[in-house]
Parts: sequence; structure tokens; C-alpha cells
Amino acid sequence: MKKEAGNAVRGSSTGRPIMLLFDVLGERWTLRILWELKQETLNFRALRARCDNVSPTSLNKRLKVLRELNLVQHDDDGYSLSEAGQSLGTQLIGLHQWAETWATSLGPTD
Amino acid sequence: MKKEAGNAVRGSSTGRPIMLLFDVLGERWTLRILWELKQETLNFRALRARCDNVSPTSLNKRLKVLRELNLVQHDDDGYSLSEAGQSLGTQLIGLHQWAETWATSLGPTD
DNA sequence: AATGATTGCTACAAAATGTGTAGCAGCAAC
DNA sequence: GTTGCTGCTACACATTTTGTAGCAATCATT
Repeated sequence: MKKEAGNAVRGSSTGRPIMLLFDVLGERWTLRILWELKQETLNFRALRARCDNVSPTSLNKRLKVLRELNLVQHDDDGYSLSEAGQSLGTQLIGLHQWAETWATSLGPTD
Repeated sequence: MKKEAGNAVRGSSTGRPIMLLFDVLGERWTLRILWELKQETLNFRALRARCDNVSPTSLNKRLKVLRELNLVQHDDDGYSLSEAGQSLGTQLIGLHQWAETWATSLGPTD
């Protein structure tokens, strides 16, 4: 079944948007892909390289979902975040800041 | 290898906190578990029920990681978010709000 | 002390998902 | 027509996730 708002998702039959989001973000590489595309537009191979050479199979699967959800778009310049994708990307900044503070509080390991 | 700040993670050898976070959140059920525990303290079985009866195997694996990272703690009342876990939970509110707006903009499917 | 109920959790086999390498088809430039 | 780049697929292998069953520990009741 295609992932879209209102549909049941893995682990939730209510169709609540947050569950759809958790479903998508909970798949490997999705967060990373959004993160890298937030920095800049990249073509398939460049994006792969940025994502530690994720297998093209996985990358393509993720991109397909993200495009269906209109979070990512593909044009001549390569893959980039849509308007919605960018606003989600903004949320990731919060996660990034949180992670930095968190790491400090855990104490540096080096 | 144990997940902790400074260690290399799946798909990133830099040890950047955000990559560790993406690694953890990108595992199935992690976001959902944090979300449910953000609402209230729950024991193992109750948490399982909240997470659409995720398999105990998976739940336990996730809880183990989250406890190692000091995001979740376990006491007589059950599982709950640590202080750090709560501040991460706050970030999830942003995701929730984003998701609600997003769903509206996609247009209701019913 | 025996019973029963509830707890956190493990075992294990099957199913689903992810990986890594190779390479193909389309297109543009030369 | 050959070279070089693109997005992407094939496929076999590895890892992860799932679902069911049930066990050992703890506790309250008898």
C-alpha cells in the first residue's frame, strides 16, 4: 500500500499523521537523506556518496517514498527538498541542536 | 559495539552526535517508544500494547539501547523518559505539529 | 507453604528488509 | 560511434524484525 496521509501504516491503523511520519522516519536512511538534502541539492550518485554509500537499492526506495509524499523532488539539478520537505528539515535543526547539547552532557569520549 | 557518543555508527564513522541520533531514531519503533513514554510512564507490557503490540524482542532491544544512552530509565513504576529523554521528547512535539500541518496541506483523504 | 496472577524478558524460526557489486539503458558531448 | 555521465535495476547474501510460546521472578492471597 502506498504511504499517504490517512492510510494505515506499519504499527498504527489510525492514520494519524505523526504515525505516518514515524513510520517513514523510522526506515533506515530516511533521516539522513533529508538531512543531506537540506544542506544542498544533490544528484543520485552524489547523495549516495553523502550517505556513506548507502546501497542504490535502498536509496532509491527511500527517494520513491519521499517523492510520493512530496517531501523530495527531482529535477535537472538533482534531488532537493520540496517546500514541505524544507519545513520538515527545519525540525531537524532542532534535533541537531539537541544532539549537540546531549553529546556534551554525556561527556566527550576523547 | 555499544552505541554511545563518539563511536562510529551505522553509516557514519565520524561519531557526530546527529549521526548517532539518526542511527538510533532510524531503527524501527524507537520514535514511537519515545513518543508513548513522553505521554506517561508505562511498564513493559503496557508499552508494548501502546506500540501496537510490537514484538517483545524488538521492544526489549530498543529499550536496551535507549537505556544505555540514558534516554529511558526503568524503576518500580515502569519505563519512563530520563531528563535527557524528556528534552528529546520536546523535540518530538515539533515533529507532531509539523505532521499535523502537513496532513492538512496534503488534503484529507476521507 | 501452596496457588495464582502479573511482571520483564528470552528462544526460535519465519518473514521482511537492507546490503554490495555489477552492470544496463538513456542521454549529451565530442 | 565512442566516451562519460546519469538514474536506476538485478540478484544473491546478510541483517533485522516479527510473532508465538513460554519461563523465571515477584507478589498477594489463601
